[in-house]
Amino acid sequence: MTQLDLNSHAKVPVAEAPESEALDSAVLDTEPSELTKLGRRRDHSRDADILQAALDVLAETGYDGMTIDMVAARAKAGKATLYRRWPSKGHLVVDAVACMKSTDAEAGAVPDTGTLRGDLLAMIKPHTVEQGERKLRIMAGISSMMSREPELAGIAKRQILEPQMTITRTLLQRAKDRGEISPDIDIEQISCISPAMAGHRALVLGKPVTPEFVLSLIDNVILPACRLSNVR
Amino acid sequence: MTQLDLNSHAKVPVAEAPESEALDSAVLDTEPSELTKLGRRRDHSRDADILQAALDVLAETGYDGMTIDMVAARAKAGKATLYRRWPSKGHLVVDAVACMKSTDAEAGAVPDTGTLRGDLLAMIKPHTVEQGERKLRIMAGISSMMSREPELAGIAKRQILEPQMTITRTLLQRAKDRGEISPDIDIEQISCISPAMAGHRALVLGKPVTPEFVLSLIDNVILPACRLSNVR
DNA sequence: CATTTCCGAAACTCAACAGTACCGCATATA
DNA sequence: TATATGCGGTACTGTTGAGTTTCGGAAATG
Repeated sequence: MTQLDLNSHAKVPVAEAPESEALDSAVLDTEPSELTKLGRRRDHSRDADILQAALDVLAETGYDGMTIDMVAARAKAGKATLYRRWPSKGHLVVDAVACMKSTDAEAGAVPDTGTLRGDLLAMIKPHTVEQGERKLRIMAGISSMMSREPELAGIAKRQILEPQMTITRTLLQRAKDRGEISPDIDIEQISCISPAMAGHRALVLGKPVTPEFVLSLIDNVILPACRLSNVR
Repeated sequence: MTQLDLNSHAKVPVAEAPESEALDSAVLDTEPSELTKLGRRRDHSRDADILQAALDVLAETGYDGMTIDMVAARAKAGKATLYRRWPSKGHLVVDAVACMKSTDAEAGAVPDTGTLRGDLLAMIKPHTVEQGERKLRIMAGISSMMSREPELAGIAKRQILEPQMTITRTLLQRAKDRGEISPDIDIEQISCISPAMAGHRALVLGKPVTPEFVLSLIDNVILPACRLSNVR
């Protein structure tokens, strides 16, 4: 609604630093330029808590339902502290999404079991599935804003969709390289199946995305789409 | 946010009156009970315009971005007229979704070409695809409200998802009955593929849902999931 | 210890919007 | 014609929430 023109900010790595352990905080600092260093210094360890709180509220109430006071209260911070670090609610949200933990700590660890089915099954872990659902909820929370804010839409896609998509693409490409699946297979299309079906189930149908659901999806949709019978 | 407790209203057929030509207006009337009939009478033909305007704004800005003034202005009506007919913004939206035209005027006309692929292809019509995208946008617009309002979520699912799902289920069941596909096929799961992938493409990726996209989806995902080769 | 900047908390300003009241006119009944 | 209601329009009321300011105190520097 309010346009939110700021095209700077979000100086996150975001891109491809798979090993980033720390809660990479990408906050604008009021110029730690050079000569000045006086008085109490900003406690940047709070950034992570605040961004985390913002993501929580976002997942629960959506962008429009979220208020700065909610975030501040949940982070046990003052509202002024938030505004000292981010110029607006929109910027806070953009930064929160941009700094989202790569939940796929296993992002670096792409499974390699020798078969496509084995690789896909290896991606099913309760923790991953649970975190994926949370991400979807965050995505839904900012969906109304995404159409008005291409910048945010891009960041959200990169942070929420890309990690899993990238892994899936890799698995499929390897399967193609070793001749397990045909070179004609549209990897991009296949990679969309899982996020699309999971999102539909969680956000539209309101049903939980269980490991059983993902398993059935792999055997009954994804592998058939790769022209592989699921009979191992 | 505001809870919107009213569990009455929405006295729509909604269910299965496939032949309803008129823009079924389901508006609460202030008791046209019995003896009274004095003064100018409410022009119910305006209901359709107002609900249509509400759906337009909903699709464009989402529930939170939509204001009553926007709807009134687009419908060239006075704000008071809206509040004379619906007690609140929430009720208006619920009614608008509930009264949504069955876009599938072809709902009564389930294709029957003799083959599953033929039936599925017959469902691809530019008009249908276009209307489907609009419905998805409306769905996205009320998504934030759906979690707070189970009633609305139910109505939305019934109005937006069910029509197409029902047709698809029918086609699949017929294919099963005639032995074209195995009895083991999970019809419910297959029926979700199209809405899930279309929604993902339109709302998450922001790409248009073209007839070509749907065609590719049928041949590369849906039919393989039915264990049918797409080679006609 | 003086100064500066941060902190959490609370009070404040200001704009947007849901909902209401009223106007002047149109349209209905009796 | 008198009365009653709906109509589009506009002005009003009340609340909510973004963003700002202020305050007492804490942590850093000199």
